[in-house]
Amino acid sequence: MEEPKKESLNFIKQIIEKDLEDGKHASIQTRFPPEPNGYLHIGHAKAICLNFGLAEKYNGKCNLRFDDTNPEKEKTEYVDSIKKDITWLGFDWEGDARYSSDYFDELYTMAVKLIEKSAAYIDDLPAEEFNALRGTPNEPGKPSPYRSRSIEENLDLFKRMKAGEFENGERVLRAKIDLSSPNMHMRDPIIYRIKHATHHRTGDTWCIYPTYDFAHGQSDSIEKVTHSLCTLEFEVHRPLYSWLIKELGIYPSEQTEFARLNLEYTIVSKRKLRELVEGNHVTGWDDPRMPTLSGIRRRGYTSEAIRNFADIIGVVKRNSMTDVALLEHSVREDLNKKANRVFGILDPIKLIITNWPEEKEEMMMAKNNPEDGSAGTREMPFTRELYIDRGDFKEDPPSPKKWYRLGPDREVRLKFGYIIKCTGFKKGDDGVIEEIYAEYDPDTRSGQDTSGKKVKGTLGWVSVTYAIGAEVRMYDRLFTTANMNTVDDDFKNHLNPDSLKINSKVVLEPSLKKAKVGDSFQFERIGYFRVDEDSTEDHLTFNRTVTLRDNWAKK
RNA sequence: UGGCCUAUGGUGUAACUGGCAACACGUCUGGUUUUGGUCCAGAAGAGUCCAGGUUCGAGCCCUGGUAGGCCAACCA
Repeated sequence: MEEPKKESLNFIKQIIEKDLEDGKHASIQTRFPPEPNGYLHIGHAKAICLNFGLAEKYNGKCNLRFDDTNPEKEKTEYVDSIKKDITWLGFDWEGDARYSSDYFDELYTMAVKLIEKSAAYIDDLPAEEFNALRGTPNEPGKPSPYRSRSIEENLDLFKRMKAGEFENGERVLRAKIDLSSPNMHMRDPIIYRIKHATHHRTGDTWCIYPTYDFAHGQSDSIEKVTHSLCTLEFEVHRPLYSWLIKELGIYPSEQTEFARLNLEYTIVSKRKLRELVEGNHVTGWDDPRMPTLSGIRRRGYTSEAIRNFADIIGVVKRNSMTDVALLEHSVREDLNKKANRVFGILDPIKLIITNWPEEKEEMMMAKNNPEDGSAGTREMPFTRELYIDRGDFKEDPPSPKKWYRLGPDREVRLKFGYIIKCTGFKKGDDGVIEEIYAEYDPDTRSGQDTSGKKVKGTLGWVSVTYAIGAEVRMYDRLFTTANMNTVDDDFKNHLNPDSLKINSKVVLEPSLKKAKVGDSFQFERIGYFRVDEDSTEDHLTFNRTVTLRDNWAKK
C-alpha cells in the first residue's frame, strides 16, 4: 500500500485545524465583508473562495456582510451586483446578508461603554491640528487639549453629536490608547465621525458613523466570526482590532492577514477601474476586458475556472505577481471539457471545389466534443463553395514539414468532410487572393475513407450557401505593462491600444443559429468564444474568451 | 529617527515542522490525433536573498545584514 499523500495545508488551514483540534472552536465561522461601493473583481474572487471555501471544507459557516459604514460612497446597486457575483461563483452565504449598519445601535452602545470606561473621548480639534498632533512614524504624537475631558462631558458631547448638533468634521470620538505607539493606528484613532449624509439602508437615522476600525472587528464579534481573514495592508490594524474587542469584553474574533492577488497586466483598484469606465476607456463595468467578475463572466470565463484558479494560486503572506497563464490555463481546462466545437471562420476566403457539382449537397456528421461523447453530433452541409480561413492558405508555403495547411498542389482534409487538393487560385489586381480552387477525392469521405491517404493538415470550413455572419470581439490584455503596481506615470498611459479588435466579417456554420446568449463554443483550432448579450435575434456577437494554446504560432 | 510583515526554479505554491527541495503553470523534445487543441512520454530549469552561528544534519532554529511590501483619510 502506498502512503496516503498528506494534503498540504496553507497557513490559514493550519491555524484552523489547530484551533479545531485544540477545541478552541467547535466549528468555524468566516465572513466575506465587501464595502458596497463598487463591483467585485478577480481579487475579491480570491477572498470569496477563501472564506466560503474554508467554511465548506470545515463544515463551518460563512456570512456575507456588507461593510457599509460610509454612507457617502455606498449604494444598494452595488449590494445587488455583489450578491449576484457571489452566487455566480457558486457560494451561498449563511442566512440573510448582514450589514454593519444592522449593528449601528449596538456599536453606539459600545462607544458609550468605552467613554464610560474613560477609554474614549471627544476631540474638537480641526483636522489639520489633529493630524499635526498625531506625529509621524518616527515621532510620537502629542495629546490633544481635549484628551482629558470628563466622562460626563464626553457622554454629553457624544449624545449631542448623535443628535445632530454639530457640523461635519466639527468633532470626533477617539479611542484613548497610546499616543507614542510606533503603530499609528494606536495613537488614539478616530472611532466615530459626523457625516450628515443619507445612508443607503438607515436613511437619515444617523448623522454619526463608526469608522472601519470601530465597526469591523465588533461586527465580526457580534457574528461570532472565529477567523476574520483580510489582506496584508490591515496587518497594522490588528492590534487595534484586538484592543477594542478586549476593552469591550466581547467575543474574541481573531484577524489573520493574507496577500491580496496581483495579476499581470491587470489593475484591481476600484478607483482606477472607475476611471476606466467613466473615461470611456472601456464600455462599462462589465466590459469583457475588465477584471471585474461581471466583465470576466461576460468574457466567457466560467465560475469553475475562477474557483480552480483561486485554488492553484494558493494563500500566503507574501506579495507576488501571478502569471496570467495560470488564469488562462484554468479556463482552457474547464472549457475544453464543456464547450462544444463548431466551425467559425474569422477571415473567410472562398474555396471552390471544382469537381463538385453545382447543386450537390451532402450532410457531414460532426462530433460536438471529442472530450465528451455525450455531447453528441451534428450535421453540416457540404457544398461546392466553401469558406476557409485565409490564414490556412499560402501561395508559396514553406516545406510541408513546416506547413500543414493548404498551398498550390498541397492536400488537406476538410474536417468531417473530404480530402481536397489545391489546384489553383485567383488573385486580384491588387495582389490579394480572391478565390482558391481545389478538387476533392470522393474516396475520402470522413468515416468512409477508402483511399488510405494520410494528410497532415485538417481545416475548418463553412458552406457558403448556409453560412451565417457574425461579429467577433477579439480581446487582449487591457494593459501593456505586466506589473501595473509599479508604474509611476498615469496608469492610462499603459492601456493596450489593441485590447479590442472587432471583426464583423466572421462566418459560422449554420448550427450556430440556435446559439443563445451565454453559450460558450470552441471555434476549432482557434479559441473559445461566448455569445454576448449584444447579440440580436438574427445577428450573433461573440466575445473571444481565450485562444487555444498554439505551439506552432510561437515558432 | 520608528514599527509590523515577507524572502524557495521564469511564474504561483509544497516540503509530514531539523533528514539530501516537490507539484502546477510556462518552456523545450518526442509520440498519438480528422483541432499545430486535448491526451501520453520525457527534458531543461532553484540548492532555498547574503554572512555568520547551533546541530551528525538547516529551506525550516538563532544573530546580523540586504531587498521588497505595509503604516501618518473624519476611506475600507
